[in-house]
Amino acid sequence: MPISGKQLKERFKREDYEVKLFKERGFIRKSCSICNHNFWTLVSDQETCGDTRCSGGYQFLGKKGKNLNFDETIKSLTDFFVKNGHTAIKDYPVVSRWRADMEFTIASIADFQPWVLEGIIDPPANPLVVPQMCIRTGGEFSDIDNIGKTARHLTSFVMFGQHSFNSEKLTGGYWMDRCIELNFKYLTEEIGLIPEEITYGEGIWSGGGNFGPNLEAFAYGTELVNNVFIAYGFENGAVKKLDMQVIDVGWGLDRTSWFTQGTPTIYEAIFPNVIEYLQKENGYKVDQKLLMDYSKLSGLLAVEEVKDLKEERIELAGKLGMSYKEMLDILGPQEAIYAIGDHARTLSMTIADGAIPSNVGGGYNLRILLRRIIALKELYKLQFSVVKLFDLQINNLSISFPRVKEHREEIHKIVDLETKRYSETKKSGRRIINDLLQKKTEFSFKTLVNLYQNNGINPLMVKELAKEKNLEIDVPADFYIKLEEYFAEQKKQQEGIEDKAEIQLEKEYQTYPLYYENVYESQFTAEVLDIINNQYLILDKTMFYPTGGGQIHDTGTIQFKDKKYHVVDVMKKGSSILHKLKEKCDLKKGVSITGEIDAKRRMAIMRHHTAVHVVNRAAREVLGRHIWQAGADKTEKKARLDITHYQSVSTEELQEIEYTSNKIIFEKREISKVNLDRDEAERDYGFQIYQGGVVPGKTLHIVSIDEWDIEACGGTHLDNTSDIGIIKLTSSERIQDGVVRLDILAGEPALRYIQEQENILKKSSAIMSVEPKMLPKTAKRFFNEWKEQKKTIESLTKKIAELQYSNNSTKSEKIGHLDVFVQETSGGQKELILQATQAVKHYPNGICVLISSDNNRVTLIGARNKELDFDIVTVIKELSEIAGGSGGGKGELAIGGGSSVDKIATILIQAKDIIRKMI
RNA sequence: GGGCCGGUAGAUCAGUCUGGAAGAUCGCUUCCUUGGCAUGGAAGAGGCCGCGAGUUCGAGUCUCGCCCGGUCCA
Repeated sequence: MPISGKQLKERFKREDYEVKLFKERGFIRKSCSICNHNFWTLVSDQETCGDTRCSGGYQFLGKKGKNLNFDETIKSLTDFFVKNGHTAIKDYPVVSRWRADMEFTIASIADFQPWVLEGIIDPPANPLVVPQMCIRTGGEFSDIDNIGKTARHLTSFVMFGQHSFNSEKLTGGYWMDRCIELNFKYLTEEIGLIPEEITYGEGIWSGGGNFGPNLEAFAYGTELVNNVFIAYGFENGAVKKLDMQVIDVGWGLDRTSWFTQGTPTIYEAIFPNVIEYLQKENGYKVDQKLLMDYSKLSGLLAVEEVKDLKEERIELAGKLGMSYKEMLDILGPQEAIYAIGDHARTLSMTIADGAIPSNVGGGYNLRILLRRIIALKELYKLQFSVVKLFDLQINNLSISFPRVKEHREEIHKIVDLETKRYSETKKSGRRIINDLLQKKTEFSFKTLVNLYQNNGINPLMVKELAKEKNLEIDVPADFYIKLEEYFAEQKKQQEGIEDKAEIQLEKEYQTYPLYYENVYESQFTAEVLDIINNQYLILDKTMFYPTGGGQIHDTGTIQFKDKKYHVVDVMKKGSSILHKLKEKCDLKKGVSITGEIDAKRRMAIMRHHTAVHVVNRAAREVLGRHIWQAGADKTEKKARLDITHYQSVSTEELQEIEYTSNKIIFEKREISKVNLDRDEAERDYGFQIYQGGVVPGKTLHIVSIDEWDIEACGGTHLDNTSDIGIIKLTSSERIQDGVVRLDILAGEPALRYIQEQENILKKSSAIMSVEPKMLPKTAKRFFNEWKEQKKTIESLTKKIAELQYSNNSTKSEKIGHLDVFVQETSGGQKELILQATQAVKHYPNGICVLISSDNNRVTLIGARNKELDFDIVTVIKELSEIAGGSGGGKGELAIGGGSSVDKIATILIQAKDIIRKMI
């Protein structure tokens, strides 16, 4: 930020805030006696600004106003703004697929970033309103742990966006005067506040490098809505008025609904039936008066400033006239009920829009939410059906967001699966801790970190489980702080990634893409616009597809008169397409060339690309509606498709997807390709067009396979699915939790693959002299026989060794008091060990040195009788050195060897010598 | 996206640091004890130590790659 908060504050003066309404109505500008912020009011002796803390908490609780429930509030706001010249647009998904920089939609304005705000495309309407469901599961806004404790925080909420866009070419927009006028009108006429009850607080909003004034409307100790006017940005460090000035009013719809109902918390306002259900199942009832007092005070909790609310809550308990522990006992279950309701709502919404709980990205936040539901349920021993809980929230959401109920089945499936996973984790956690407790009663920080990081067992769980065993475990109070330091240390050691050197263009050219016109054409003529470094050619039009959208570039030739150049790479820079040539070239600007792409390669790439579209939908058919494309890669030889899925894909499912895909080929479905404006495309086909991820630009190339798949895709595609020929799915792999990769072959490579598989089968069956279809049975038989024989050999070896060395069938030699066996024999290490140990078994003074060899190596084994005091290990070590290797062992058994096979005779002699010396 | 941990008998896990005969408990089979059952006793079966390379005379153990599962952080 090139400008400080203080400088910003000085920048905006009275005239920047004094809108028409203030003048007309006679609002007075005052400074808050508590926080010093400026505010506008109609009440001359009002001293404070109206913010919750300056007003001493929520004053609207218990005050029934318009009494609008969640859905009525959406309707009320929508109707009002439509009546006042706004267009109501459909809300966007909560999984923000049109944006690369965030996973969840976190504000209504996010719907229009970056394309609309950058002026690249027009807004769908102007002005407009949109009831945008937003997700905030982490970060500065709401620590998940505090949900349910503050009366007002939610992980998902509707930001009812009221937006007006102002730029030179746009019409219909309005600015501050009209905005505050509407605002005031809604609050007074629709919500029923009297003008004197409303205060507007001045502020400065800044974000994403932009900033502007804002006016917050307060009443009864709460912020009702923030009116943000994004007017300025920076250019070369200097403040600059934006080309596109935007009104960003985000009505906290849930809070508005709460305000009109005056319920103790926001949760009763938006999902009363869920709370009622949870309370009823548990026969839990909480004193309404106490709850009200508690909520009024909890509005003062400084969640945004401190992460750990404990200190503040202890104070709060004091104000309620009870101890902290009493407060937790009485209100804990209630807080848990609130949190459970909130989490179930967020999970239902996000899963419906295609997110999946996992161990990466936003999915991890979802997993945490689900686990918190279960953990809270257990902590307070709450009785309820998780299925019913989700059903209730799905029903609630479906009134205003009907798509949610269409995903009921997957939501239940995913929740169920995740619940099972969690219980497995906990089960193993319990075992691990119990094992540790057997061994010790003190846990080091490192141990705790390991338990937490690797097994998901937090220190609190350790403490609890220890308690069950009547053990007191000390857990550092600052565990999480220490942990963060530990992480910070680790992070320091990581390195940055270096950027690849890129070609920089001084000037932008327009290369017209011919590759969309007729994808089967391969020859074209074009004019040379520029050549960079004698190697990168820019044409006025081209048939060469540049790498992009997960599709690899074309190759081919460019010919000028008799000279032929090979195109080895094609890339897109803005609207220019660069052809990298293999040879240095001396073409002049303005000359006309003929180009020819490698048609065979292009065809192979198109087959793979179109196949990916076909398979994507097929996967959706087979696996469920939660399937989204999470990435893809298309080349001449193969394609990869990553899809969102909550578990591994089985072989059967993979074959089903393959079968369904090929059916679409047999059905010869037509594929149409058109260019559409982004807003039009979104309106007509919805957000499913963003399967391929973020697609830049105003115009989208829409590829649709007849009644099968529609995507915004910049790649080249066949005209008919039958041109794919054949699709073969070669494997699936879970590349990370929640994402499965499918490997796809299309056309010739698919056929080659199948033939290769057949060859493998034929070769394998030839080895076993059976028909291919008998292979599994035969292989199984062979494997079992091999196992049996291995066992037989082992027991026979043992028997042979026993026979060989019993009854003095093998004679020992006396060296001193020792009975010594030194022999060359045969067999591997295992056999030798058996022989040697048998040899010394019956001789109290027996030692045995055996040697065997194959072409490459010598194996040496030494053994002594268990009772005998003799260092056999040294003997073997020395002998092994002669053999060019080394050896070792423990006590009664020594093993060694080497690679000098020719030294066997020497070793046999040396063995006795060494033993003789050691007596 | 960045880490970390794990994969050994049907199950739960030791063994891996420091390379040298693949272990324990439960379960299973058979037998003994008993009128019968619980129990008790004895014997036994059951292992591609996830897969593939490498280092080594020798790898469950060390190195690298891959597969599978778990977990934490952003």
